[in-house]
Amino acid sequence: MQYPDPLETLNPQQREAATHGTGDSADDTRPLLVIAGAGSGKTNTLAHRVANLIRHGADPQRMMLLTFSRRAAQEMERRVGGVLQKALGLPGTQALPNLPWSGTFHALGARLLREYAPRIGLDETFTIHDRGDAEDLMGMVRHEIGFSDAKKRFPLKGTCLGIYSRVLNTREPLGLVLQSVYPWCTQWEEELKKLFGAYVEAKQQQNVLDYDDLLAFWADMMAEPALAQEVGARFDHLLVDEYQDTNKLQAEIILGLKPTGQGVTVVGDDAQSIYSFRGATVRNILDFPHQFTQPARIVTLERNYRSTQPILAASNAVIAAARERHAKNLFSDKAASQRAQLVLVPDEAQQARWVADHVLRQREGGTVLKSQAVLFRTSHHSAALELELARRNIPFVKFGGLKFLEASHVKDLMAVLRFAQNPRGRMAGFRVAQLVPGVGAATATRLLDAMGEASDPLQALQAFEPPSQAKEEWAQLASLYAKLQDPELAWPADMELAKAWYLPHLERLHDDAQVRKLDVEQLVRLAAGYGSRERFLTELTLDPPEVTSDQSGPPLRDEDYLVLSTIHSAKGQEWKAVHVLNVVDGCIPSDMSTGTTEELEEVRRLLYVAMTRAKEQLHLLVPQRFYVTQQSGGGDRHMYAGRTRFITEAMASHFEHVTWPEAIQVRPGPGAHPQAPLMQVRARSRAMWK
DNA sequence: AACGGTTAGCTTTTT
DNA sequence: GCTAACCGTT
Repeated sequence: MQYPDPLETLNPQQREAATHGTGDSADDTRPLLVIAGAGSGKTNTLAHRVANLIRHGADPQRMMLLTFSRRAAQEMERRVGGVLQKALGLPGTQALPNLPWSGTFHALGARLLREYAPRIGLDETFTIHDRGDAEDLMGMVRHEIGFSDAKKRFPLKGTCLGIYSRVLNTREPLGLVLQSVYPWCTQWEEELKKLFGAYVEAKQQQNVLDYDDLLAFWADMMAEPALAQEVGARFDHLLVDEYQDTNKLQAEIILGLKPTGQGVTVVGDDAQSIYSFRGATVRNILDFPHQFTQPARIVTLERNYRSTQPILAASNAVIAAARERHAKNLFSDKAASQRAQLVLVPDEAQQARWVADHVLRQREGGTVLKSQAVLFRTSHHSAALELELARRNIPFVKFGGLKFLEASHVKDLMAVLRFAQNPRGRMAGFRVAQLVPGVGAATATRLLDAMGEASDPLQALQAFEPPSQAKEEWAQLASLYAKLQDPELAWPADMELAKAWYLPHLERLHDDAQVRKLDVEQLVRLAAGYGSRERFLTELTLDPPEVTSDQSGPPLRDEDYLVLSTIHSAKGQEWKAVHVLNVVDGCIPSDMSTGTTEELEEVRRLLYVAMTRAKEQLHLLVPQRFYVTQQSGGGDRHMYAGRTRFITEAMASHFEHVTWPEAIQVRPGPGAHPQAPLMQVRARSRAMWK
């Protein structure tokens, strides 16, 4: 061969995974399961497999690549391109085959459902509700059927949606879900059933789908043999990443598309399953080998290329205590003398200082900010650190947690567009109508009813008679909608019109309108990157920008910045130096997740995922005084926490123990409160003048 | 019917 | 600290 075979760079197991069904085993039609330990080159192997299939004649248009996030899909496309380039000796500028069917289950589901809509009884102009819209609709239905009486203490809308979603995604009966996950709601089973019926009714009348529908309707479609066969025949290869975090519906979809398992590859690691709260089940990856008409071939990747041996040893020790798992023995030949550190600090403020200090020291030593990360269990745990970083002018970008799209002014503007796209969608209309001064819930409901009954909803909007004091402003809204319906209107002109209408309302409604205007501008910029209003709305709902930053926008691409991320959002990523905040009982695990052993096991895996992100340095921070948010009745809002239960005395030798500042006492026994350090007082008086 | 102000009850992780 | 339900005023 003229050019170096890219498979040469793979180890034997990786090569086996990359070449299954091509090379030596060309007649092997079995499905493939790749058990890929943390840092075992999973993405690289999958990319080589895709590239190898293409080199053996597979058509990229006929490959479906299901990933966990849009970001993962893009990364995969990039890597596949890289391998192909090397293999074929192409110049970097040559256009590479792209993979049109790569993305999340939800995104590809939306595409297929829109395409097949006429054949499955859907209206193809449906819009998609995000979590917030779905909750609001649930809340509205809940109110309409009279469950919102204060006396009743009926579950809140968010809880109701959570229950509904879980029933759908796990395919378990309501009674069972209530018993096992929402035991305090068991008394409401009948009412919930009624509520969910009404909720489904409302969604269908309004031509909207929620996240769950995207999977459920796809799975239902695959249960119809004729359609399943038709859709399945469009794809020769089906590759699924992060299979340990898929749910029952997703497994049904795979099985429906490819009942023989031929052409199916799934990759995952049961030790990294951390999404059961979303209905994901480890059973998918455990049962995969015998799901199809022929048993799967299993390849296990155990060699770790990411972390040094001491970091891996500590991580292995943590996961070895897990109850049930596919035994894997990860090994690394990256020798190093530095063990993972357990850093004992007095409280969260000091924790923030230690991390900021340490990050800067590392940068002095040549580790740029971008190759360092700070990980935490919940989004708000980084609050103290964010303050400290801002104070010291250390740039950072935060992943996970509250999204840009959840800010009320962004939702307002999105609602304007969504209402124009789908006039039957009541949630959007309800929101938009109430932006007009003098129009409240009652008038908005009257409008939506009128539109719902009319054969031409937009005509009904134009003809609507609002309360007299709202008349003038109403005319402007009506005129905006007339313009938004003009077929001549070329996206993103819609966005400009919507913005022009909305800005005066924004200024009237918010004291901090200036700051919020920046977000509106940001949304306008985003809009320009999409081909049409429908695509903008769909794709932004399914792949929201994942960066949340207190600064007006994300830093420039070539600027250096520190990464802050929830552990969940850190999945699949790696950094040279990793800091994990609040590695204490009460946070990891949180007081809320100490219920069942399954929950506890998942938090253990979460810690494992956090630890295995580190290549060279790992620091677990253990603040002794830990702020507790979920606390009943006005006691002390702090608690004295101990190191997480997942790192036992027996594992202590895997860690270097650091205490900072050096003078503080060791962990107090029960009841013993260490003297509160005076530092806080001083920090406070300093902060007053900053 | 709208809207501002008040109080009571919650509070993870995300497509 | 947030939102959802409630209450009084316009």
